[in-house]
This record gives sequence, C-alpha cells and structure tokens, in this order.
Amino acid sequence: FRWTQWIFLKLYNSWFNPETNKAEPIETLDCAPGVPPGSAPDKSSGAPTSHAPTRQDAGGTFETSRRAYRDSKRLAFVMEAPVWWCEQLGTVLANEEVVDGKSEVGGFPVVRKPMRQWMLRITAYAEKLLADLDTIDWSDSLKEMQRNWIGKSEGAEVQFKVSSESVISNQSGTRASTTGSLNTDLLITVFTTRPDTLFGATYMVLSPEHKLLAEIVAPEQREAVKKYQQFAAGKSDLERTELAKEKTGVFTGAYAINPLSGEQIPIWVADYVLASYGTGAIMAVPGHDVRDLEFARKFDLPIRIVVQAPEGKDPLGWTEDGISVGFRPIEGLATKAAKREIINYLVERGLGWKTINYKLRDWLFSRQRYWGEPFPIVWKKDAQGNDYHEAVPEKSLPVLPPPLDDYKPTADGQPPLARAREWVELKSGARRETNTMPQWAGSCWYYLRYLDVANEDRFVSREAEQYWMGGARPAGVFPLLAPGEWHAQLENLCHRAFVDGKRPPFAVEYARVTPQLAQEIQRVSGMDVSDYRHSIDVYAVRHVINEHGNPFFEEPRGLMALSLEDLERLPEILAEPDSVEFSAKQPGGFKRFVISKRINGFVCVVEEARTKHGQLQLVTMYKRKTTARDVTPKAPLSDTSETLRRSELTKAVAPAPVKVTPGVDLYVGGTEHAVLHLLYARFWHKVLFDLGYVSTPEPFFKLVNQGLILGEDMQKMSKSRGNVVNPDDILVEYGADAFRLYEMFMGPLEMVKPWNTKGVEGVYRFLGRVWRLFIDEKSEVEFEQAQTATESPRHKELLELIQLSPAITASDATKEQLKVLHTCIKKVTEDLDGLRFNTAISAMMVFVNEATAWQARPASMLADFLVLLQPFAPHISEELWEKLTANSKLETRNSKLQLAYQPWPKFDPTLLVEDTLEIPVQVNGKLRDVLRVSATATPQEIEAAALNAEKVQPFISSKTVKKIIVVPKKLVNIVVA
RNA sequence: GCCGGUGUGGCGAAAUGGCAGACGCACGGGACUUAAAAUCCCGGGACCGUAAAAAGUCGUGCGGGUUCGAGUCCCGCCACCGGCACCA
Repeated sequence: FRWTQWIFLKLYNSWFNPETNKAEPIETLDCAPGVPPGSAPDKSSGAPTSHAPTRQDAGGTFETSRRAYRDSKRLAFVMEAPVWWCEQLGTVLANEEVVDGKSEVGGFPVVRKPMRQWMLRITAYAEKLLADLDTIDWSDSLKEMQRNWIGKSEGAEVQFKVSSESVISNQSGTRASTTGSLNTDLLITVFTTRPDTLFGATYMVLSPEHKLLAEIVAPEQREAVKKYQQFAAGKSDLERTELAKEKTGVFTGAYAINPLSGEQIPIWVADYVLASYGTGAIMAVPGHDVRDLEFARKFDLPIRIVVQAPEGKDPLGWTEDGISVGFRPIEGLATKAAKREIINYLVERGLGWKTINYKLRDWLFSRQRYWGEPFPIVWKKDAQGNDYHEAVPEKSLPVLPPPLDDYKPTADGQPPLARAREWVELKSGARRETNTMPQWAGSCWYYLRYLDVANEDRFVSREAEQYWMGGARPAGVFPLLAPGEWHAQLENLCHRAFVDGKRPPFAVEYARVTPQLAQEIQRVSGMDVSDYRHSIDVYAVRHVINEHGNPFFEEPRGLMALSLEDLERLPEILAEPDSVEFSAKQPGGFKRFVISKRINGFVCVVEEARTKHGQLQLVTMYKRKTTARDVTPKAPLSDTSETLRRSELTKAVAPAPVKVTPGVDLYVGGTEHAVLHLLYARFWHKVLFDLGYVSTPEPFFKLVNQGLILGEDMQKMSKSRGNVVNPDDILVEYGADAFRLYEMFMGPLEMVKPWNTKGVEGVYRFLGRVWRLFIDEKSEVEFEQAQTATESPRHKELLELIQLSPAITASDATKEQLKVLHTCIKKVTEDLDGLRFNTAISAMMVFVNEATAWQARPASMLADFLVLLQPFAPHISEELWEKLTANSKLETRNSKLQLAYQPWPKFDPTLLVEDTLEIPVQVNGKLRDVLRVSATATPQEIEAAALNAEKVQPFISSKTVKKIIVVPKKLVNIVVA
C-alpha cells in the first residue's frame, strides 16, 4: 500500500510535457508554453492550443487559476464524466474491464452513469506505448492487440462552416435576433483519415451527444432530433452494437459548406457516429466509405466518386488507395500524395490541420470497493468554498483503510470507506478521499518490488533495480562484422525483417565510422563520433524497403525505388560521403545526420541517428535522381522482393546474440491481460522511467503467452460446464513433479491444449522408471513392508532401507553410453533455451529407456542426467541426488552442493560423431534403400554403393541415370529418365 | 469485415528443404502372477498383397507452383481457434 500510494503521488504530481516528450514534475509546468497534453507537438498545425495562466489572467486569484491549470494537466486527475457503473460489483469499471457491455469479471451488466472519478492520463503515452512495442520481444498477436487498442489514426481535422442561411433562419426562430452581426462563423470540426476525399463529402453527421447540435438544428426538425437523441441515449451500449446492422438517423434541417466545393451539404445526426472518438462529428463521403454509403443509400443522400479505383474495380464504395479525381488541385494524384497536398491546401487557407487520433481512452482508476489502496488524497475548501484536492505528504504513507463492520457501499451510493467517519474527517477540517484504487495498481509494479521486498526506504533500491532490470545495450546487438560478412548479414537481416518475423529484434554493427565521416560530422555538429559504429536493424530494413522500395506508392518528388543492391552499398556510401547535414531536433531527442553520396547518377541519401550505445543507427535511406537525364532503370519492387524471397535467405546463419536483458528477462502469462495489466504496467513503468526512478523504458522485454489448457472435452474449463480439473486432486494422486512435467510435456508452450489425465499417468510412469533406474527394487519392497509393520506414519530412519541399485557403478562409461547421454544433454540444453519443454522431456525419456537396459550404469552419467531432470522434476531429482551422493564411492560431482546448484553439464560434440552412417537412397525422390557406410566414405564411394544397391537396381537398370545428388552424410538421390 | 494464430495417425504431438509420425496416451499381443494391479518385452498411418512376410501404391486441410527432393519455400483457396469491430 505504501509504495503503491507513493507511485500514485508521482503520477499525481507529474504532467506530460510534449516538448520533452516525457513526464515531468508538476512544478515544471508553469515554465512551459501551453500545449494540450497528449497532443502532438505540431507547431505548424494551426490547431488551437490552451495556455498557462499568467498573473494578468482575469477572474479568481492566481493561486486558484494555477491550481486549476495544474489539475487539468496532472497524470492523475479528477473528472466528472459518464463512467461504467456495475451494480452487482458495486463499483465503476475501466473501459478495458467492460467487454460487450458486461463486466469483464463476472459478466454483469454495466450502465453509463455520470460520476466524479480519478483518472490516469494514459493517453499521453499512447504514442510511446505504440512505438515501443517494436523494441520488445512479444508475440505478434499480443502486440497487435495493443496496437488495435491504442488505435492510432493519422489524418486531418477540417472545419466546416455552418451555412449562414440555416443559422439565420434558426436563430431568428429561437432567440431574440442578435442585431446585424449574426454568428455566421459557426464551425463544426470533423476528423478524417481521408482528407483527400473531402471534395466528395456530400453530407455531414453529428453524434447525438454533439454540443453544437442544439445550436444548429432547424425549428421544424427540433422535435425529431430531440426524439432521436432520446432514442440513442436510451440504448444500452450492448444494444447499440447489436443493432449496428441497420443505420438510423435524422436530418437536422441545417446545412454546412463543403470547403472545397463550396456546396451546401445537409447535416444529419446519427448514432453511427460516436461522441467519444475524434470530434464526434464526421464529413460523410459515401463514395468511399462503407458506412457512409450504407447511410446515404438508406436516406437517399447524394454520392460522389472522387477516387479512381484500379481497372476492373468498382469505384463506388472503393475505400482503398487510388487516384484522386474531381478536385483540380489534387487531380491525378495518388492517395498518399493527395492527402499531403490537401492538408497543405487546408492549412494555407486556415480550413484545417494535420492531426493524429487514438482510440485509447484515459484510464478510469477509482473503484468503490473496500479492498484496494485508498487514494493518498484529502479534500479541502478554498476561500470561495470550492472543493479542491491535495496530496497526503509522503511521510504519512501508507494510508491504510480503517476496519469496518460493513463493506458495502453506503445507502446514498458512497464508497464503503465513507462509513468510517472518524477516518474520513480530519481534525484540520479536510476530508479523506473515499474511493480506492483498482487491483491493477499493485500488479502494475509488483515485479519491481519483488527485486527488493524488504526495502523500507525506497520502492526498490537503485542497485537492485539496475542489477535485475538494467540493460546496458539494446537487445541482440551483434558485434562489428568481420570484413566480407556484410552481404551475408544483410541477407540475414532481410530474412528476419520480411520472412521470419518471429525472431527477436536485433541490430548488426557492420562498420566503424571512417575518419572522413567522423571529421565531417565533427565539423557540422561538433560531435565526436570517431569511435562509433554504423548499425542497422530489422526495423530500418523494413522501413527502407516499405517506404522507398515500393514504386507503386512513390511520391512524385523524383525519388526512386530502392533495391537490395542499394542497401548493400551502405558501407561504400558512408565511408566517403559527398555531404553531411545535421539535424539536432528530432522526436525523442535523437541527433540525426543526413549523409549523401552520388553513385551512378543517383544521389543516395542515408539518415542515421546517434544512439547512446556508440552507434550511428540507420533511420531511413532513399535515392533520388538529380536530373531527368540521369534516369537509369533500377530494380523495381518485384526484383527486390524476388531477391528477398530467395530460399538462400533462409540459409543465412545467425550468430549467437549478445545476452542483454532490459526489463524482466522472461514474463510468462496468458493473453487475458493483453489490454489490461500489460498495457497498464507498461504505462506506469514508462512514467517511472521518465521521472528517473527505473532504468529501462519497458518493464517486460520477452513475453510468452502460455496457451490455455482446455478441459478433456476440448472446451474452456469453467465451473458451469463442470469440466474443471482441480490441481489439488492431481497433486494428491500423482505429485507435483508429475503434474508440472505433464503440463510441460503436453505440447508447445504457446499452444492451446486439451487436458488429458491419462497423459499425467504417462509422465508419472516415466518418473517411476527414473526412480527404478537408481533404486534397488528389493530394498524398496523391504521399506514398504517395514512401513506397514509399524504404526507411526513417519519413520525417517526407515527411508534408510531404500538402497541404490547395484547396477550403479563407479566405472567409466562406454563410448556408446556417452553418446546416449550427450545426445540428451545437447537436446535438453537447446530445447530449454527455446522453451521447448515438450521435446526436452521426450529426449530424457529416450535416455531413460536406453539406460534402463544397461547392466552397468556409471554413477557419473546418472549424476549428469539428474542435473538435466532437476528443473523439470525438482523433488524426485533432489531425492535421488541425496541417495546417489550418500555413497561416497560413487562420488563424481561435488556432493556437498545441492542438486539445484550443480553446474549444468556441457555436451561434447566429439562424442556424438558416428563411425558409420545410415544413408537413405532415393530414386526420383522415392526411398528405395538405406545403406550403411563408413563415416569417412567419399561421395564417390557412396554414389557407387548406391548405384549397386540390390533394392535400387530394379528401379534404374532399364533407365538412364540423368543425375545423382549426394548430400554428404545425409542422402543419395538418383534421378532417372 | 479487419488483424493474429492453427490445420500431420484413434488422441497429445515430433521432424536445420533430405528416411513423415520421435516421445507419450489409448489399443492389441506376450512374459511375470492362483488372479488382478503394477512392471517388463513386442506390435502398430492407410490401401493392396501374403499362411505370415517381402515387394508395391497412396498419405501432413484443398488446388496449383518452385526443386533432384516440399509437412517445411512461393501463389491461390477452405476450415477451425483467439482478438477487434459503425473508431470516420
């Protein structure tokens, strides 16, 4: 409670500074120029901004207005707004906790209800939470879920003037006429991701909750609109989604002016436009939006085609990229360019601006429950009698909940804590906040506390945090390449970027910064980068190929598509560039260099960023033709992707990565936390990082989703289905070792798998075989008899009766035995690294099956085997270890050390080499025989043996042998006509 | 509709482009036992053969392609699971 509340106060006392792009103490707020929190620091946008209060501000005292201004910027803030109320749970819930109109926990109905609640400004971190997904090793599906939840859309806000005629007629009907200067500048702002289709906006739609609705609605439509608003408000969110199939809406009687065409377009109200997203109003382009088209067809509204679809495709309802038509300034431009041009057009005329929208909402953080951390907040009254909130001093933490007789909310709907009046009402006259935090609060940072649980002075010591969480270098950076490796590594990178997306991100350092380049950079920036290395990662490769390697979407600026060949010339370009430019101001505070060189009539431009790890990291690359005459056709996209697709790419061998572990090394959990815990924890961690309390920007570097275990009937386990397997029963019957071993043996970690109790018996039998590999069965019978003969259930001394099997010897292992052991060591070691527990266990089963047949079992081998088994079945392994090491004659390892601390065995590859090999012989790809040949046989010898093989002869004798493929140590394939 | 994942024996599953089905479950046969359980040994994709074998043919969701060779790589589909969903 204490440190969770302490972190909350950090959130409370911070704001997000878009200038520095990070959270800062609230005290720095007054010095910064006003920019709306969460919005992109886009100075050229022309979007309206708020500003910090100055002493000249009218109304109220400076203190009051400063407090109000600070409170509006805090990362933890109070908001009076409709929230999700769940009657059965007796509390409000966050967006993320509401699924299909029901509570995520329990599936109870929820309703919208206006309440004053604490919120956390997670939206300020939307961009970072999105962008940094690229730096962590999580599954694609999980990352995708977070991306969808954050829901970034780039586009523009456009202002539509409400047609003066409708305003005049409206106002004269509603208010006392406001003299000659009528408000003809009534503006409605819409958000669109397709500003290029603005010319095709033939009507407008406002959400039923839109603020301007009352002002614009025509008298004759007032009644209809009001009814519609009530109709929409009466629908629960569940109904709203269920009824989504049929569009509804009402004409407002008002018109707006399409800023491009100048036409009057009708303004409608419809609930397919959400108040909570964008501006709550849209420009409807039925020609190129399915929802608008559906609506337009239902209400017979005009439709205009402004984007040409590819040949053979219907332009009506074409929502993908195409060629703009109809509006002169962008006529003929491809969508990407048309968007850019239209935005320029709008900005120049003050009609709109570029903007970014996120679906992510701020996090509703308070609950009306007893069992949660109370907010360390008190409420006071100012001179005017208005309530304001204040932090409890850090030294007063923790704020503990008082004991209560009744844990239900009060009769008038206040949280349970409100029942404790002496606790709530302080002597000073201040009152405690009675809401509590949700359970997520603790789970947002528990992994940090685990590092240093007993610390009384800090939530985690710096030393512990840095030792366990700190990563000195970014993940998987490969050291500088040896000369000549560049080509292979680039193919490796391309392969990882485009073919094998599952691999973790990594970067390659491929060249030192040359003295020429270092000198030039020093000259333009004053920075010394002489000991820096150039690096390139999969994201740069993707970016370069996707952005500049795709001729179809290329911008009309003389830029040319890149090929793999161009990338291959990076070292050449960077060694002796023609020019170097420097741009100090970049998002994230990176220093960037634009390095260019003219090659074969093209100017190749390479942008690199300076990282804190002594690298110049490739950001992007493109080439442009200098003059029209310089055009020489270069490899188009098809060639590039063909190159990438070459199967040779898959052969590129990846070197072992340098082990670095920023954040939690490995986090294993289910997908149910995808947009809850895993998003919340990332947010808190980033705030703590910005404020300097932790040393990594991400909490969990590698995350694996274990698959759900289904019931034996292949259904999700649930009480109502009655197919739940109680772990306690399994533990009693088979023990913890067999239980965990079975869960690991069922199949790949990430896969969904059905439970099968028979399968537990299988691994239980395996553990039994392991036991009998070590233990003399006769002695065990004696033990059991002695046990039944005595009454007391606990006889430690009786255990002494259990003896090691006489087959266990101090003798040396045979070559054959060593091969079996080391095959097992190799497999288990490699499979553990890859979290392939199922195949590791099967390798141990193979070993035990073999070893059971041995008359003499060398103790040293069995000791090594126990070390392998120990992580999978720790109890039985330690037990056997004790028995094995009790016999001093057999000692092979340091028997003083517990098994868990024994060094991991290393496999010896030389022991795995076979003397003779089995070589399958195929004819036209079909298996005909298997030869046994010496491992030293030459390809010629193998070929001859294959041709002479008895079983092969009938298939080749009457035919001509066209070709013989001999794969050394693998196989022979004879191709006949 | 969009995004992600998965399709291999009766079942859970293995297979750096190179002998498909390792390992385990279930099943069948045998040994031990008065008997059962436990344990140990043997068998096993389908088809066609055969007294039994052997040999042969077909087989990794479907249709194409690349390759000497494809469960694996490429193109196009289908089915199932998970997530998102009137987000402009």
